[in-house]
Amino acid sequence: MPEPANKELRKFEKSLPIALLRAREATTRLFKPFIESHDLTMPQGRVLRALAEADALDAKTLAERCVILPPSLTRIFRGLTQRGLIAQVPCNDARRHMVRLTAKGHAMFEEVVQESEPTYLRLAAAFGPERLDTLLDLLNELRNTVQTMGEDCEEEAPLRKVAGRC
Amino acid sequence: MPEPANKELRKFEKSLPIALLRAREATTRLFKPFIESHDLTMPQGRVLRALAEADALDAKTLAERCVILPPSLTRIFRGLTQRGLIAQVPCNDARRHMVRLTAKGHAMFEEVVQESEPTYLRLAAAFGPERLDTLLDLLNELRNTVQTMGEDCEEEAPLRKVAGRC
DNA sequence: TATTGTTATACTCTATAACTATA
DNA sequence: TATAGTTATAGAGTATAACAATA
Repeated sequence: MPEPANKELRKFEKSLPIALLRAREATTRLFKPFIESHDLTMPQGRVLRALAEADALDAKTLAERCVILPPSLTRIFRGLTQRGLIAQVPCNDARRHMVRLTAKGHAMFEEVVQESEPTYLRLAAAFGPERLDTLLDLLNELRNTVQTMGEDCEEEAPLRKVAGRC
Repeated sequence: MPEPANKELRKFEKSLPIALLRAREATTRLFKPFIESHDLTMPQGRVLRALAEADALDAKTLAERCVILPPSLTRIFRGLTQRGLIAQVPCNDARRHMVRLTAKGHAMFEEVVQESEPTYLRLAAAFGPERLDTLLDLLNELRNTVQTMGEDCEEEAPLRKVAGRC
């Protein structure tokens, strides 16, 4: 395991928010070019992915899944609709803005996936496919844990010293 | 392990950039109040932490460690200096802007740590201290892997299908 | 009355390029 | 000539509140 040169940096790396930020920064740097080459922003790319893996979704669900605030999502809807990548779907509840990918949107997303797949496989090979899978599970479970904490925050959990630090 | 309700969401969660983003969003939501209650932004908080765990650092090192671009860092220096939280340190190389925490800066950072520590311990207890440590290691190693990939990108690695996806 | 989404607004971060000063 | 940092500037994200339409 590659230990950082100095203890001070090692301590810094034990900060969870910072470790998440830095890992995300590196990963984004790797994959962003594949999104931007299609004149998409990263949030737009997340919306396309979410829709590609669903049928149709409403704004609230997309906002939650893609971590985009409603005002930003409104702008993103406008942009993607103008480019013919998404289209509104009629909904029983007229308050809901429900959208789906158009054929053009599906095609563009598939292009992004195919172009970026080699890089993803290279990363997986270098990092270790099993470790990557472990990391994905831990990330999703961390999120679930935080969300659960928000709900029952009266409960007293037994505390102990841990290596990490906010 | 809590499986998501539908297969479509499960697939969405296998996207590494999105999993990183969502985990970071949840973690940030948990700890941000402790930073903001001291009228600090998250980037400012990262700078304080980096300086608290070092002696003095120059702008370039801080920019890299805290994932802040130089122009933002210039503004952050200005703000933190005006508030008396950091101070410039003379340096042999007159091009370098080197700073350290003042006593006031140290005191404020310690306040943040002490106030947020219970929440961090609660999270560690809920998530599992060992798993949290594993997650931190994986995040830092992922970043190293990506950085190494950037260097020797001619090398052909053996590819295989993996569970995750960009 | 509560919920969904849009609009308006202010602020910050992101990103790039051009510039200055120093090595 | 190369490096460190600042300035300038445009664009996008972040966040809140106020509003409209619907349930």
